[in-house]
Amino acid sequence: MEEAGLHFPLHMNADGDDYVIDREDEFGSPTSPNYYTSPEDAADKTRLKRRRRCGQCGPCQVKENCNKCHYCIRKDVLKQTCIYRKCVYLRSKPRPYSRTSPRQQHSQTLRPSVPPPSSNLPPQVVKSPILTEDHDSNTKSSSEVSSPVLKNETVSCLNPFLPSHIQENQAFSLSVRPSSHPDQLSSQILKSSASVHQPFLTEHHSAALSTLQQSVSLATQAASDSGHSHISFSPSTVHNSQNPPVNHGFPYVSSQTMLHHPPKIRMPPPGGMFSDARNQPPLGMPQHVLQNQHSMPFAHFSHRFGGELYSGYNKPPSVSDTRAPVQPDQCMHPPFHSPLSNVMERTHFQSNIERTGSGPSFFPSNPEMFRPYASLSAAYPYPPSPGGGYYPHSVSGPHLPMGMGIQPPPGFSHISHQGNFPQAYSNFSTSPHPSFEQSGGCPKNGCCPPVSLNVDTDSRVMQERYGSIHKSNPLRDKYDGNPKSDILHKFNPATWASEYFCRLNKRPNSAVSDDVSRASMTSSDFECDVISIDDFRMNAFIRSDGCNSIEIEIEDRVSESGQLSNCSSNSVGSIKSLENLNLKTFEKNEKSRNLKSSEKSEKNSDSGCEIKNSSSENVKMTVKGVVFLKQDLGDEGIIHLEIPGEKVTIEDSWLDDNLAKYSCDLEDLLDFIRKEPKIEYLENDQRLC
DNA sequence: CAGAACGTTTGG
DNA sequence: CCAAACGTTCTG
Ligand SMILES: [Zn+2]
Ligand SMILES: [Zn+2]
Repeated sequence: MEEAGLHFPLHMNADGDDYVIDREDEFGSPTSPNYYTSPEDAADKTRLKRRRRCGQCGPCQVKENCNKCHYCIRKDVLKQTCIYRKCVYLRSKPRPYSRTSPRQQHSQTLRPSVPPPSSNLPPQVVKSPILTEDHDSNTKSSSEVSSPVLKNETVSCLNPFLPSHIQENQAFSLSVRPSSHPDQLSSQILKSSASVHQPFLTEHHSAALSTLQQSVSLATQAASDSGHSHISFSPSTVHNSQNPPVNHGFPYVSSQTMLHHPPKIRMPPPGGMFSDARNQPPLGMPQHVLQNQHSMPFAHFSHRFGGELYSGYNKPPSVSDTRAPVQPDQCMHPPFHSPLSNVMERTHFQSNIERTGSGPSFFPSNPEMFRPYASLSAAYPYPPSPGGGYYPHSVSGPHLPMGMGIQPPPGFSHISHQGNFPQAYSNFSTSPHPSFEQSGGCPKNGCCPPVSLNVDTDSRVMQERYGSIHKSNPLRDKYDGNPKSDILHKFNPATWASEYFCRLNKRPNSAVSDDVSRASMTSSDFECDVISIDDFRMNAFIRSDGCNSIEIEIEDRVSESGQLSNCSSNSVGSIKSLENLNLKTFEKNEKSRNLKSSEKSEKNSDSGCEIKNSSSENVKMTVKGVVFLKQDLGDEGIIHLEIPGEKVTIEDSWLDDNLAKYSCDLEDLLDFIRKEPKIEYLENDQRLC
């Protein structure tokens, strides 16, 4: 674009939204990240001022040195800024001699939304009147944005390491088509909200989406490169915005949405990795990290928070990419597929979930999400979380802005490998099998909200009703029946399902019921769509908020043969997550037959199961012992409940209307729900018989 | 080439 | 003047 004829600040009006584009001496001021000491200048021996931190990127928002990183520790000798604070734009080397003369560049005022890959120019700040209360803070010069906590998360969540053109791609809702289920539920949801609630996408961004479409090709290419063929862009989503397709190239603007719905999460970095003009990783970035850009957690995660759905990033997942092991998240899913499936498959949320005070309890706060590279050492999560975790004493640690997508800088991971990393930074994921105790959330994924301890308040519950089934394969009978009768639509105040679309792609051999899968219940093996309870005499009402909280109610129903068990009378049953060997205990409410998981206690009771039945009719039944429960919020949305010695199958499934309404094809969805369990059941049946 | 070292610049 | 840290050079 030509600067000619344009006068700055440039005021633009897009569909009612005014934009002001300031030309901040892009190349003339050292303050500007664009500032560059041209060779010509150098030749003139009048070397221009050295560049200064942009003050806009995530790292620039960090005001405190971590005092633990490589550079902090050796500050005296290295004389470098804290790795957490290193400006994104300064990471790129001073621009080497370029054919493009500074003069030419200077004329480029309105930078194309899709800067050349070789551009290392930071995007310019765009001011928008929409930003009211925090308008100033968002438009202030970098130096004025001093809050370590990022003005209470009002700063746009941009990946400081991501080239602006890439970030802008975030505007596009990448949806992964469900591979096994036609239901476009998730897509639907994405469409309805992507343009508004993408943390990394401001509403203003959406105005620029049109021009950003050219960027899509990049992403598409990336997807293609990574072997994804079923990635689809949803440009339409982007254009749902009232904003016209005007490119302003302003990555660093907070949206009103953001302000009103600040990300309660430390956002993972959006699609791209490096802000480096050449799209190169920052210097010193560990190779293993670089290799896993595709598997960046949360890359495509769509999540609801603040009551609104957040559609994640556009970085296409790399299904074929085998560089990173697939570790489906352990979550419970509603019986339908989410377009995010593939995304999540690539996601590794092994870390404990940190549940900070701020933000919805269900919001994934797994540090993995913030780890730009899935393969990044778990012990070296980056950035540290402001609210806790990384900095047990938040006061001492650097306060990173939420959702700034700060990347682990070079020369970082190796430190952790050396075991020098302070506890503060290794709080998470130091163990491949984090315990529930610490996490208080879904241990394996950030896609799933941590369970709320208080189901009544913030838990989004999807209920499915399961009941006793006859040995004579009642399940089959059941599900062969009228779909309408099989699937009950019950209204639930809230349904977690719509919020937790972490269902991943359906994979073949997803059945967990077979012996093999049983024997090898690794994280990746959790694939099933059904809940199975070995006690076929029980009607179990199982609720899950999608993560760790599972509530099992056993109806007042009498088992025909009140036999059972092996013993060991425990008044406490335990739900065991086979995958990560985390145990959850739930107290048994004998009166209500309500078994509710408790995240707090971890009790391993291998005492078996005891089910007592006092009489043959409507007699209280007591279940004791161990209940094995598998939850997989990943690929399939699996929950596996097993009561040793008993066989329980799904009797009914309830689909919450709130959730159902998202489905573009309810019938199809219902059909899916109706059928899936059946399949699973049969498999189980084989196994069990 | 990446990382380390350090001279130098810069703002306070 | 000094702390911070950018840019260049050195080193393995
Ligand atoms: Zn540091
Ligand atoms: Zn910066």
